[in-house]
Amino acid sequence: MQGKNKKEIPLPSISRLLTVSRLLDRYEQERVVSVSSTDIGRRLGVKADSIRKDVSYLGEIGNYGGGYDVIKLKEHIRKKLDLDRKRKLCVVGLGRLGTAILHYTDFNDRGFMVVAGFDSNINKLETIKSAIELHPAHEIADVVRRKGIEIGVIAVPEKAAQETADRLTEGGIRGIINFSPCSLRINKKVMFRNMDLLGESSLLSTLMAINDSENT
Amino acid sequence: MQGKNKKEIPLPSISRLLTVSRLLDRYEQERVVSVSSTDIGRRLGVKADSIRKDVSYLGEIGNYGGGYDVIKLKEHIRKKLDLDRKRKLCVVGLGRLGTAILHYTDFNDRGFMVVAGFDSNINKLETIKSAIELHPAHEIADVVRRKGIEIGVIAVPEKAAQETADRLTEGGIRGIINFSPCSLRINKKVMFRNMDLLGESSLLSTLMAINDSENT
DNA sequence: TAATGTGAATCGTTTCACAGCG
DNA sequence: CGCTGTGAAACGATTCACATTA
Repeated sequence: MQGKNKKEIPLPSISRLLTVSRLLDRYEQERVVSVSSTDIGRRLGVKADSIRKDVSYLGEIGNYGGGYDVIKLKEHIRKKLDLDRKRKLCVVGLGRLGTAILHYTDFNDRGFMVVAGFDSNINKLETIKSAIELHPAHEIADVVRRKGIEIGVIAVPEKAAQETADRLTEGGIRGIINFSPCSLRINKKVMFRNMDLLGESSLLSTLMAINDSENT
Repeated sequence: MQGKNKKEIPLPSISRLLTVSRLLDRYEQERVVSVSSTDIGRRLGVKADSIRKDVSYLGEIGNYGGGYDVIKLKEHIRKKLDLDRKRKLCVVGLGRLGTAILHYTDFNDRGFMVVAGFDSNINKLETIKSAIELHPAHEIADVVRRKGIEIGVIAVPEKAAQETADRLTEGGIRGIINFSPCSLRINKKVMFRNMDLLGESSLLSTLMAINDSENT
């Protein structure tokens, strides 16, 4: 009967607000005090109306006359979107891509702690130098549960992806980022996002083809 | 007055059709002859209606009574979405992520040829073993033009991303995949897709938070 | 005056419901 | 009868237009 206060923010708005938040970080560093929706929109390649609507979902801000106060707006977004929460994250599949993600330092500055890596090839675990704990893949569920890991990044080959998702879920994972180029069947309680390079490349290629045929 | 025959397919439909196409590859390997929209939908986590609508954008297929012929449908999608086109691709920024992408072999099976890598650090170019030609970053525009590279993958640090996009565009690139966590201003003629791990992680985290507060 | 905040109109996608066909 | 193909309805997001306020 209660608790859906945030559900009402449309997903595209949430996504834009997150990028707005990052933009505001930069403005803050540059000691910019105030920005207008037009400024933000231009910088992000989005209509100003959209930005205003997005902000309005957060609840009122004020400063009717002259743009948004950079710091206030930033705080507002942070608070409403739970941006200062810290989450533990693990990477499954330590090929080139997985290893790159494992060492992606920007995670740390943004509230994510990479606390474990997994691979089914035990030899591989020994060759990777890393301050992060590495485990064989069969321990996924155990380690996820024991360490309270909330997010799992899947960077395994296509064939192993579904199995990996199942193990993560078994360990009580709460979110998954899937780099493998296949659709996973994932428990409804677990949020997930796909980051499929092959898929995006194909989509891009098709968009290019369409774009061509339009300008003919 | 002509040429917008494809524009009418909504982008989400295109995206789904591409995953359908991959699913059909698998069915074909498994010697499955016929699939229904319900099969596909269940496998992909999508409503069957949606699949039927998507397919209908391609034009008629037939087989009214009993599902789709796997091979025919596959061919149909391939043809309409220009899927057997070959595209040359380059990777800019040869850190861990860029190098992983550079060596991503699945590209080759799906119509993409990785033909060049760039990095601003010349020393790095020498340490990377690769069959692919590597060049210093200042040659981007030249090489892109000379080799007729159509797609550029940006895997450089945030600060260098806009400059990279500009150089690629200068060389006549036609599509960009941007892995850097920032919004690029890109010429309208150039199609692009963002693959922002930090952004997706933040979005996922926020979705998780919302999901929590709903089930309270 | 310059910008926000927001109902109302519009646009695009999904879902529904059922007619059409093998 | 089962499953496709598709207009029409429902839904969700964006854009518009303007009242509102420093």
